[in-house]
Amino acid sequence: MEAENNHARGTSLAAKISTDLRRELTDGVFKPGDRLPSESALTREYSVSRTVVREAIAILRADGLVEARKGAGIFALETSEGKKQPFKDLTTERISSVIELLELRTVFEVESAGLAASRRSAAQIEAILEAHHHVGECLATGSPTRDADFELHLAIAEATQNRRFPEFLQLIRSGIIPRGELQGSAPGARPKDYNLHLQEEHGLIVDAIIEGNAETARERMRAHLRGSLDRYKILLRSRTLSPEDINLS
Amino acid sequence: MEAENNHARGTSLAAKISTDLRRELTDGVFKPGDRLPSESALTREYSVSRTVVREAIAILRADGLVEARKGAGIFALETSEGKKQPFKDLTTERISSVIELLELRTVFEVESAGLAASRRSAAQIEAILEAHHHVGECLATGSPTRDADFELHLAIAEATQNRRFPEFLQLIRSGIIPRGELQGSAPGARPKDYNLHLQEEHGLIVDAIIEGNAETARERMRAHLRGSLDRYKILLRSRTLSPEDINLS
DNA sequence: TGCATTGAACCTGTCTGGCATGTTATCGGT
DNA sequence: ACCGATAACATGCCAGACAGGTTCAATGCA
Repeated sequence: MEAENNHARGTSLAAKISTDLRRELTDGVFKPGDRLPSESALTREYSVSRTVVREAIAILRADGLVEARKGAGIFALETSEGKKQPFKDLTTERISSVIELLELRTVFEVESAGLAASRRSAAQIEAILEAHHHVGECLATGSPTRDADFELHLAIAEATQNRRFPEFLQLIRSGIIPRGELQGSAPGARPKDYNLHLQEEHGLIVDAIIEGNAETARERMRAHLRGSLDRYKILLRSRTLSPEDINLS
Repeated sequence: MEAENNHARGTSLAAKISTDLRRELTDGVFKPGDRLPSESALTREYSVSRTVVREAIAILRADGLVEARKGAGIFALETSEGKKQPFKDLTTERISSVIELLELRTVFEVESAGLAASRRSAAQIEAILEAHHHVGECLATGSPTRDADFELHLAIAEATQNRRFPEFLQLIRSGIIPRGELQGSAPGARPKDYNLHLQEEHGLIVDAIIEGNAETARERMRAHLRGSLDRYKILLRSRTLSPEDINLS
C-alpha cells in the first residue's frame, strides 16, 4: 500500500527516510554529537526492513551529516545544522537579493573586464564578438536578451584566463536570470529592455577589451552596471513592475 | 581481509563503490542514458553482497547521478557528466588553483575593505578589532593563524552590509584553509607564517576601516593580498615547500 | 568501598536467501 | 511478419545470520 504509493512517485523508502532524518538533523532535533536511534529502532519506527534503514543512513553518511561507529551507533556530525550553502538562495524576486548581488557582481565584472582586456586571446575576442552580435540579433528580432547578455559577460570572464571567473558567473547565474527562464523563454515572454543603450554600452566595453585597454574596459563596465542598478531602482520606485521583470543590463 | 582494510580506514564498502561508480560517471565511462551494470553484476565485479551494492546505488541516486527503474536497470542521468559544481574543487594542493583563487579573492576583498570602511557599524568595528586581536594572540602563542586570519577577513566582509561578501568568503574557504585544518589543527602542526608583517598589514587595513577611509582601506588590502601572492610565488620557486604548506596572508 | 575485569546485551557492517513487482527478450502460433 | 505469452532478468524490500566493535552492569578482589 504505502510502498506502492512511494513507487508511484518514484521515491524509494530509503530516500523518504533519509529525507526525514535529514530534516530532523537540519532542524536541530539531533544536535552535533547526538546519537540517532539505532538501525533496529528505526526499522520499528518506520515499519521497514533494516535494508531500507541502512540505505537511508548510507545516504546521510555520504553527505557527511552523520557518522556510524560500529557497536556504538550513528551520530550527528557538526555539519548537520545551520550550514547553509553559499549562493544557493539566489533569487530575482526579492529586491534586496537583486541589489546585493548586483553590487557584488559589479565588483567582480569590472575587474573581469579589465583582466579580459589584458589577457584575451584572438579566439576569445572572436567569442566575445560573436556573443555581442548575438545580443544585437535578439534586440533586432525582439527576442529575450537575458541569455545572450549573460553569454557575453561569460565570454568576457573566460578571457580573464582564470577559470574561477567564469565559474563564479555560472554560480550566480540564477540570481541574474529568473528561474523560469533557465529553460529558455516562451516566445513573446520577453521582459522589457529598459536600457536603450544596451548594445552601445556593450560595444564600448567590447571595444576596450579588443584594444587591450584594461582601465577603459573597467570604467565602461562599471558605468554599464551602475546604469543597471540606477535603472532598477528607478523602475522599482515607479511600482509598475515586479522585481524580477526587470532586465538588469 | 579487504573488508578489514576498509574498516581500518573507516570507509565502508558501499562508500568505496559509490565513489568508484561516481568517478566512472564523471569520467564519461557511462554517458547520460547509459545503463550501468546490474546489481547482480556489480556484486560479482566487486565481490560484495547485494546489500553493499544497493547502499552504493542509493547514495548515487540521492545525489541525482543515476535513476533506477525496477525491472529495467540503473541508468546514468544527465547531471552525471560535465556538470561540475562551481567552486567544489577548491584545493590548496595545486599551485594553479591557489593562484587563481587568490586573484579572484583579491577582487572581492579589496572592494570589501572599501565598503566596510564606508558602512561599518560600531559593533562591527568591535568584531573586527576582536578578530585582529585574535590573530595577534595566535602569533604570540605560536598557534596556527589561518583560522583567525580568515575570521578577520570575514568580519571585514560582514561590515560591507552586503551578505554576499561574507558568503563569498565562506564559499572559497576550503581553497584558503587546507582540508585537514577545517577540523582544527593539531598542536605543533602550524604552517609557517612567512609574512613577518602580517599583524602590521592587518592593522593598517583595520585602521583605515575604523577611520572610514574607503580608498585607503582598498589600497592597503590590495597591497596585503598582492604581497601574499608575491610571497607565494617566491616560496614556490625556492622549492622547499609544497603548495599547501604556505599560509597565504 | 572502590576499582578492575568479565560477560551479556546492544550495535553496525556485511552476507545470504527469498518474494513481489516490473521490464525485456525470445519463442511459438496465426 | 506480427502479436501474445512466457521465461529470464532486473530492482525494491524483507528477514535471518554471523563477524566484530562498544557499552554497561555485575562480580570479584584488594
